[in-house]
Amino acid sequence: MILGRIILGLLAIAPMTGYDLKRHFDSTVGHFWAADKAQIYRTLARLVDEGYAEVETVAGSGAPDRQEHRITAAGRVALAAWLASEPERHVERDPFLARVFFGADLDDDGLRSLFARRRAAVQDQLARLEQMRAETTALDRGARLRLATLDNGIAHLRTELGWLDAVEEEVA
Amino acid sequence: MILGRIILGLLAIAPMTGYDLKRHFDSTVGHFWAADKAQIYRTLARLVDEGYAEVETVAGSGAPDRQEHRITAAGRVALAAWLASEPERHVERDPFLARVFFGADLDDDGLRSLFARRRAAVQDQLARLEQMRAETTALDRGARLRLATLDNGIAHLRTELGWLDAVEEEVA
DNA sequence: ATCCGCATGTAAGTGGTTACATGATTCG
DNA sequence: CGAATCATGTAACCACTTACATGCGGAT
Repeated sequence: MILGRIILGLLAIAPMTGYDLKRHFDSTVGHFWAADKAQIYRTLARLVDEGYAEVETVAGSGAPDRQEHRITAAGRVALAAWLASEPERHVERDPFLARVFFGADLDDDGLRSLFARRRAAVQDQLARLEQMRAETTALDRGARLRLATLDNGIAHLRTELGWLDAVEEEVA
Repeated sequence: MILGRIILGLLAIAPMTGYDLKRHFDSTVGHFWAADKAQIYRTLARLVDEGYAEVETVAGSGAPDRQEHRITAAGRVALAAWLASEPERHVERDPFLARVFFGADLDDDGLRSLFARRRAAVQDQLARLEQMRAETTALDRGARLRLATLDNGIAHLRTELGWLDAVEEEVA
């Protein structure tokens, strides 16, 4: 449902293939919504069924034909309706914090390595988002809002690093 | 899988019924792992199947009999193995940020109300976590680590409020 | 030659949500 | 008298992941 609406939102920017969409989910929108390609192809098919998107087969210069999906008028209506609807509540599911919660059952080395891996993963992701930010120049309202979601990710990653500093010091 | 391990971790603290577990998922561990009761009962049954937990029926003083689940020796081994295993990576899925990303398709009032609702939800959750924190006195390693997960939640909620301040000002 | 990027999808399985269904006790 | 809490679960559905399967063209 939400995935379908995000795909509609992306198709409203430009017509795309499932493959194109996958690249967006791995870069631009990936820091707040992850999606698998199997899921993208399935959802795309459903959007066509519902009349929210149409397909145009473009002969591929080399490789398979591109199945270009474009949003329909009905799709734009559905997208607008979703944006104006009651927001879904966000359910947290963080396996790292689950491990920390039961961390007393782990020896000192195990605990240290748990925190170290997390720190590495967070730094990695932070570097990627900061690079994306550096490559962006915000102009209109839409671009500023998209940039704001990036800043949200960056702010939370920095908070996570600060928290790790405090916890690692306390545990040591 | 992760849910099963979290349940084992909770059963390692004390034997519990599905109902008891549900209460924990709505309070202590809820800020990093949400779980539905249908899912809890199903997972509990699977843990018994796998030999990681055993059931004892306790006659209920009023109301239905309690199905008390307790962790077995094999269950403790499985829990320890999970804690020492390669950490899963956390996949983000935040519907609020998805709405912000496409927020340009929304009018000013819609956007304002989107941020206002988010702020209210975050403040609400922050108040609950801060109260939980005030009620806790950390002593041993286990308690300190459990408290650290709470502090993680609190830190991120405060970051979210700060981000909201900045974005709302920019949009206004 | 071999690997990477482009591009498509299916099948099977796991994980998570919503709705249905029941019934006693306790508190206001 | 009615609502909330305790306590159990099932059935159906929806969302997501992993593994399988294919094949061209261009770069190293």
